[in-house]
Amino acid sequence: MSKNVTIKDIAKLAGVAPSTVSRVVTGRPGVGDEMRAKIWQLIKEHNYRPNSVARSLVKRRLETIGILVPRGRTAFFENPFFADVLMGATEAAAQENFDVLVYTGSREKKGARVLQERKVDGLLAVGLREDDASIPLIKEELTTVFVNRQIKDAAWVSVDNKEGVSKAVAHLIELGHRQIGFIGGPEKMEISELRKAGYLDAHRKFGLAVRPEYMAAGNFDEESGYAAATKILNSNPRPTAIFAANDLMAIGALKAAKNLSLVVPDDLSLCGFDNIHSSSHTDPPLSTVKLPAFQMGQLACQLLLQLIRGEEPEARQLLLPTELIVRQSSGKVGE
Amino acid sequence: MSKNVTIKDIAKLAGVAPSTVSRVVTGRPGVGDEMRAKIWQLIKEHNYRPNSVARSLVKRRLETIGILVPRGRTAFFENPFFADVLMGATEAAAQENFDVLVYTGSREKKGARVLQERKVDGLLAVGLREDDASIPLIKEELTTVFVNRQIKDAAWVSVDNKEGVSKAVAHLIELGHRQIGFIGGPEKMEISELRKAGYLDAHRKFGLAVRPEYMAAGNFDEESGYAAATKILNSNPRPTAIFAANDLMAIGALKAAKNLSLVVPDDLSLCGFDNIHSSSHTDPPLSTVKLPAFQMGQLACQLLLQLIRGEEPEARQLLLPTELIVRQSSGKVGE
DNA sequence: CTCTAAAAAGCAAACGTTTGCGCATTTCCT
DNA sequence: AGGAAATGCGCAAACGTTTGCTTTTTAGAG
Repeated sequence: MSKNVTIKDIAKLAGVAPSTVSRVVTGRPGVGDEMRAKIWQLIKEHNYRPNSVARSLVKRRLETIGILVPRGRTAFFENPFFADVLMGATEAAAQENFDVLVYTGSREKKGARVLQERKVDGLLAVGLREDDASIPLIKEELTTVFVNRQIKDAAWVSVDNKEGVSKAVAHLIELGHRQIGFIGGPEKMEISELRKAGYLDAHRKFGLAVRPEYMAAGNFDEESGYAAATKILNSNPRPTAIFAANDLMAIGALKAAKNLSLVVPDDLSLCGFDNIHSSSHTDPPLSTVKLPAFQMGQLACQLLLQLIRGEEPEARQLLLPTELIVRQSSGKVGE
Repeated sequence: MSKNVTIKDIAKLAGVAPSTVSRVVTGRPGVGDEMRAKIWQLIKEHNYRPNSVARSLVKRRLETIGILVPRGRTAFFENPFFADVLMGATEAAAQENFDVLVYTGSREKKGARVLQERKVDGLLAVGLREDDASIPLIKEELTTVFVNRQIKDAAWVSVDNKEGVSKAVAHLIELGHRQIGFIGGPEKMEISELRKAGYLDAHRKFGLAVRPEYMAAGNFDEESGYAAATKILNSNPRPTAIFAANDLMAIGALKAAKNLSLVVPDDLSLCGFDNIHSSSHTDPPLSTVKLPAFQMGQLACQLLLQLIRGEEPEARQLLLPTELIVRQSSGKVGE
């Protein structure tokens, strides 16, 4: 591997000063047409590519953003959400010639790392737990946009959880269901609260009473969905539909229903949340609520880039709508 | 945001030269104990963090690797493979204080980008199509490790596809099946050939004849699996088992079987490949072959780091074993 | 032709580190 | 006590760009 060709080499070959070469590669004025052409020629010929590090040093701009993603089964692994956000972000970044550095690993460490290294101009923090200790540090030290977390007076793009589940529960009500179970997430998590609020909201809107015995809490995995559904389905009268606060729990509920010899959707309608891949491969395929993950990544990244440039964005906080996806797990009551 | 504190600031405060401060932050010898302590003290106090860009400039080392991932439905979106590889890679990288830059987007562009920018010391290219035009360029310009592609005289870590499907088909044979269908991938793709070879291999090993009418090619998506299975299941005699070259096609085959009122596994055993998330959520859950994706990411990254450092790795090409996962879609013949 | 203004190109100082070399000062050995 | 060896630290040159300022060249007007 021979020494890399630098701007000085090109300058020497062209018989000009490095500054002139710099002006042509960056497309700034102040150099004549023929010289410009000659230099481009030499650049191609010798395959010169500017050293981004040297450039970053003087411009004090890395042209790189970081993305903090959680690690662990529930997060990245079962759910396309993070992958989609990542894709959206890298695409939006590439649009403006920025690159994306991925930080993951145990949550104490990755927060520290990104701060320690100073290799990014800004940060996308996706799905951080609200009690994460690194949040205050990060918020203060780095221009940051949070994804899917609504952190007070920070910049974020999130999704309207409450409206999303409200819409889904309304869908069940409109199918004629009057006894609708609810499998929620762990208490005291913001996201659990919002989704429960959506469930209650839909009931209020339609003038339906909610019954405590129809509500149970899981912890977002399949087993807890199975357990919660089993419990709810033993109520009397048995509900004719169940909404689960995520797909994994809905899948658990589906298994519980089968275990009780209930056929879905004839005996029981089911609806989940997240639109994970598996939801379209269950039998029957699961009705659910889809999050605009890719778009969230895009918008978050665009917002971040604006903040990095010091521009004033139209809004520092974006709440995006969800989309209800009706498949075969939800049907009219009593058919 | 005030000006960042530099090594000179610390030097001035400590009353020493920048070189001395440098020596303490990098832990090199040549500075006395009390001065060392004093400087650490000042560093903490003023929250000094070395500028990685300046450091990279002089050391000619970015401490960053790139990872090229394909984009598109079949790839990242349905399959945890890429996410897992990414995780394994970032973890291994972090171990050695390297970071990971993600390149994605249309395949012509991302290859050009990574070369143009020169922001990485090396590259992990995962799941590139073998006819990708950027392969020769990349291989030549950057130290690269290919993941899941066995490129002649390049460094790679891949998985033993042939042995994997051979193992799975042997599993079906051992369950008593003698008529076993095969749904392959598109012709002329390396991966399709290897998997087909595994199917043939298992037959040879057990002295079973293969029947052309039991074999059909899909293109790795669900619909093509459905079509191929339908075709195969119309053979006479009808096979009692089908192996599909990936899970998505196996899921299609499952639907085709249901459509023909065949019950799995009683009337038909089914086995896939990849172990995507959905495979454990179908009804019945799908037997399949699991790829050590996380480990592949790890090993590939470790190999890459060795190459970057100029060390001689024990092996430049690694072929990892798969794991057969038996679920309920495969059972003894005729029960 | 001359004068002037605009265009083209050069100069040199930054950006924040690392590192080889050299000079004091201390420590050790006999 | 004398010299040698070891230690502690400073100096300054890199690393490869960008950019404000100055100088030179060119072109156009009178």
